[in-house]
Amino acid sequence: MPVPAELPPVGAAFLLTQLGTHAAMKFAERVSALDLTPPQVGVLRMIAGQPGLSQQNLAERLGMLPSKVVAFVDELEGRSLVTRTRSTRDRRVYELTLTEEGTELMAEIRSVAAEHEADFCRALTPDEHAQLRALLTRVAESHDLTPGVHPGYRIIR
Amino acid sequence: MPVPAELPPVGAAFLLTQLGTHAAMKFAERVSALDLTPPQVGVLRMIAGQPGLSQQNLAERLGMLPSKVVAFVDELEGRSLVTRTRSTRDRRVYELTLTEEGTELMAEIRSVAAEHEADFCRALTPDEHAQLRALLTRVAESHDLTPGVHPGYRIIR
DNA sequence: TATTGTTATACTCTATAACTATA
DNA sequence: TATAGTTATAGAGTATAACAATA
Repeated sequence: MPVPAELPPVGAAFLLTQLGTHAAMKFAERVSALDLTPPQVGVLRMIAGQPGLSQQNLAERLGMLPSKVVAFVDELEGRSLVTRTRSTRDRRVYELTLTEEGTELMAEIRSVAAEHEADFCRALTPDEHAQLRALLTRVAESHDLTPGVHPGYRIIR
Repeated sequence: MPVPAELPPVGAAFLLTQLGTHAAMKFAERVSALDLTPPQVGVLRMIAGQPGLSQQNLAERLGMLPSKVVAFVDELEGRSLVTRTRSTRDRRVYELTLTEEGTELMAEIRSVAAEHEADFCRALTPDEHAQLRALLTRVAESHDLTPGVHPGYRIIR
């Protein structure tokens, strides 16, 4: 029986890929308790941060296809979390805003995200946690990542 | 026009998700120069580390569906990177090994992975790079992640 | 009867592009 | 003519379960 060869040492980039996927899966589990998926959370967060933006704007900022935005907004509007309001300036565009219910849900999302953060980094001391955040922020900046936007929404060609 | 509300502070867990996806995309770009996808690299790495393992074993270790393994091995065998050998002990199983060509390709993969690692962490000093790796390793261990196995291969139910 | 590898099928997901209404 | 939003469709990808060979 052949002896297993040694696997190459694991680098930071691979650990990031592995942990990032794991973190995304755990976050998906948590927000599923609110009957939401991570992309829906992304949409709600963007509308919360830029109230009144159009579906085109939303698509562009999240790197989503406009046709996909329609489906998301349909769903969220049907659940009374988001409203479409015809713009008075240009009647082709809808201005998106959170309803009161949507705003309340955003508060719950923030609470869930805080729990997720604390649990995910539970192995670290507060100091180490801050160090990690600082190092990751530097790396993210060096790669020009848009703060708060998951690159998975992006259109890959 | 409404003033944009402030976005909540970005935590380490979200940075990990964001950076992890970005790292995976960059790695995919790099290995595409070798005409490989990241899951194919995962399969090759596993066979390199455990020569002679069966397709069932491979599926189990990578968390892949056995029917998917068939397609991967078909492709890699067709490219003369991997060989299927009937086990003499149990003629139902195939023993998977890398060909000489496959072994050479693995060396190139390791070289590409090293470049990827260096480029991805280029914003950090060697000390910081080591710190980051140490912190990520601790977090990964605290979540019982299998070293070297991407959780994206896993079956989600 | 159980297990390995394989194949076929049904299902989901998603990108593309056609369509409407407004400009 | 160009753009915002919508819808329909075709293509890719994938999980499930049926199947053949061997145990």
